[in-house]
Amino acid sequence: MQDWRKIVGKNVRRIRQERDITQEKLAFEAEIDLTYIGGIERGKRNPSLLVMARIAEALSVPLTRLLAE
Amino acid sequence: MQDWRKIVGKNVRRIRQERDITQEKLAFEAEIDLTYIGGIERGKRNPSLLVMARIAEALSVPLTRLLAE
DNA sequence: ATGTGACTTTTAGTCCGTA
DNA sequence: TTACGGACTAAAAGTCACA
Repeated sequence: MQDWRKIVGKNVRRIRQERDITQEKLAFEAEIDLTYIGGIERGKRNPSLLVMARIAEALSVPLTRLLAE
Repeated sequence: MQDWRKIVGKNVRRIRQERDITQEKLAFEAEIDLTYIGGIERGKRNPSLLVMARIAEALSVPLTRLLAE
């Protein structure tokens, strides 16, 4: 791969689905707009450190897990 | 801690110094402005995913190492 | 419940200087 | 060699309507 946006997107989506929660629920927990979460999951966004940290927190995983290749 | 900007900053600075290179050199390798590297190392900046990936690449470490707590 | 484009506001990131 | 400020430009953050 080597496209970090896609790697992060896949990780977020996979972990979210493991948790059995919707994008909407995750968006609410992370205090991020629903459509922005979708964009990240699709690899279309280049999120900042602090946004990724909020998502990891909402998913109850270490931040590094969002970056696992 | 829990301030990710500071965690990343400390990691970048430590690894850079282990490599014995200047901020200027790192900035050149990562194609990022010199002053921005400084800001990141001081924990004042909130870098994007792709910028952190370029820094990790320039330091020859996995991206996750920049986020190690 | 999610994908997508177009959009505005905020901030990331650059470039200049001084110390 | 690094810190830091100001002024700027590019891009991220965040919102909305509609499929």
